[in-house]
Amino acid sequence: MVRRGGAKDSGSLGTSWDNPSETARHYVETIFYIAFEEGRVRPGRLAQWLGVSAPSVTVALQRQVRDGWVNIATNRSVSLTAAGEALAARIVRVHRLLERWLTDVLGLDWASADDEAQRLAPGVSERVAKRLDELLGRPATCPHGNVVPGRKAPYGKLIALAELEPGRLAHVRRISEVAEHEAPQLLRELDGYGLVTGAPLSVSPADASVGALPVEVAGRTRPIGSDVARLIWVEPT
Amino acid sequence: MVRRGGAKDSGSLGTSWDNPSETARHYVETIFYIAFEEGRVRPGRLAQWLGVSAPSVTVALQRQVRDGWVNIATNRSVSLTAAGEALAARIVRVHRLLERWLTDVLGLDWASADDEAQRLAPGVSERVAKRLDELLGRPATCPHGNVVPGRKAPYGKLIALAELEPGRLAHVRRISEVAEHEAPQLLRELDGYGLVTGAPLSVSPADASVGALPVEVAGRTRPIGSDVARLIWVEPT
DNA sequence: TCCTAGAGTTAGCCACGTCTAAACGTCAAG
DNA sequence: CTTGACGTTTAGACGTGGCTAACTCTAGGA
Repeated sequence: MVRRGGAKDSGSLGTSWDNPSETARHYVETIFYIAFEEGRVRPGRLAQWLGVSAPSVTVALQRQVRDGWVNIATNRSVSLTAAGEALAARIVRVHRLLERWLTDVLGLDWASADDEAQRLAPGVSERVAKRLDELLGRPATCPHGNVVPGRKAPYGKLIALAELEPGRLAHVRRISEVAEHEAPQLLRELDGYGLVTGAPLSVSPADASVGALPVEVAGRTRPIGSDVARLIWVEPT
Repeated sequence: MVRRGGAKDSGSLGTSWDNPSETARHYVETIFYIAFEEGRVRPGRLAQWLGVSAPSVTVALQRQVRDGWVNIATNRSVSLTAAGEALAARIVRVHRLLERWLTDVLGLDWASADDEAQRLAPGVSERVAKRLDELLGRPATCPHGNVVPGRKAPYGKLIALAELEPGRLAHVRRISEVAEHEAPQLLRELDGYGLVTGAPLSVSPADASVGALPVEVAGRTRPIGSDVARLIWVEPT
C-alpha cells in the first residue's frame, strides 16, 4: 500500500525498525498488557483501551505489521512478533521501574504513579533505566505487584479474589493492569481501604450479597464488586 | 499522542492553548535559550538550533503565533508572549531539575545529562517536578550552572572566559546552553580537563596564541579555543 | 438456509511536522 | 538605480495518527 520506493527519509524519524514512534510503542505496550491479562487481543479491545476509534486501530495496526512489531492472524486476533515482544518487554520494564520510583522515592500515591509513569516512559533511555533499576535495588515488581519483565515473581500461584473461598486467608499480590488502566479512581478507593499489595484479607463467610464480596481487610469488612474482585489477585496462605 | 483525542467537533481542533504539542514546547524552549544567550532570535537561528529546515520553522512559527506562544516582529525577530515565556520557564525548570537528578542521583556524566533531560522533559508533570525539586533540595542551578527559573543565581556578575584578564583568578560558574547544545563532545573534553562549574582557573599571562587561550585549570595549562571561551562564564575572585 | 447485528475495514478528511524547490524581500554594493 | 546574496516564505509532497461515514464480513439466531 505504501509506495516505499522513493521514500527516503533523509532525516531522522521514518523507518521504525529501530526507532518506533511513540504511538507504535503505546500500541505494542497495550497489546502486551491485554495479551497477558485477557489472552486474546482483538482490535476492538485495543481501540477501547487506547481510547481511540476502531478505524484508527486498523490503520495503526497495518503500520505495525508493516514494521514488523505485530502479526494479525486470519481470525483477526493480534499478537506481537518476537521483535514486538522484546520491545514491549523493554517498555513495560521501564514503566514498572518508573512506578516504583514514583511511589517509593517521590512518594506519589499508588494510582497516580501509573499515570505519571505513562507520561515519563517514552523518554527513558536504556541507560537511565539501568541506573534507575540499580538505584531502586532491582525491584521484582511494580507497586501493584506486576512483575518487571526479566525478574522472577516474588509469589507463588495466584487466584483471583473472586475465586477465593470464604474464610480462607490470603495476601494481596497483584492488581491487574486492567484495573490500573480502566479504574484508577477505584484504585484510589482500594488504597484507602488498605487493600494494597501485601495486605492480608479474607472473604467473609457470611454477608454474601449479589454482585459484591464482603472482604475483610485491615480489620474492616468492605464490599468489593465482583467484577473488581476478578482484577485483584491473591495468594492463599 | 495520548490525550488529543478529546476534541470532538470538526472545525478548529488546535487545542494547543493548554496543551502544547511536544514540538511546540521544543520551539518555545529553544526560543527561550537563544533569547537568553544571544538576545535576538531569528528563524534561521532556530532552524539551525533545532536541526530543521527553514520552511519547517516558518510554518511551525505560524502555528506558534496562532496559538499565542510567540510574537513575530515586523523585522522578523521572534519573541515569546507572556504565555510563551511562562511555558518556557516551566519547561526549562523541568529540564534543569532533571539534569541535576541525572548527574547527582543517577551519576550520569555532565554532557549526557543534557541529552537525557531533553528526552525526559516532555513527560514530567508539574506534580513530579515539584517532588523532584524537593528531593533535590531545591537546587538553584543545573549542573552547568544555568539558573533554574524562579531561583536566584548563586553567583555575582559573570564575564566570559574570553574576557578574563590574564593572570586573574576566577571560578567557572556557567557553561552556556549554546555549548551544551552545539558541542556536547567538547563538553566532555572540558569535563575531562576538570573545567567544571566551581573550578578555579586563570588565563596564563604568557603563551598567548592565535585562536586559543592558555587556561590554567586543575594544575595544568590547557588551550581553550576562543570561540569556546566565549561560552564559558566565570566569576573573577 | 437465510438474515441480521456487531465487529472490522475502507474511503475520505484533517492537522501536525517535516522536506525540497522555487519565489520573494531587503539590504549592501557597485 | 540595478543587482546580488542571503534570509524567509510560499508551494507542493509525504508519513503519522486521528476522526466520521459507509461498506463488508462473520457469526449467531430463526
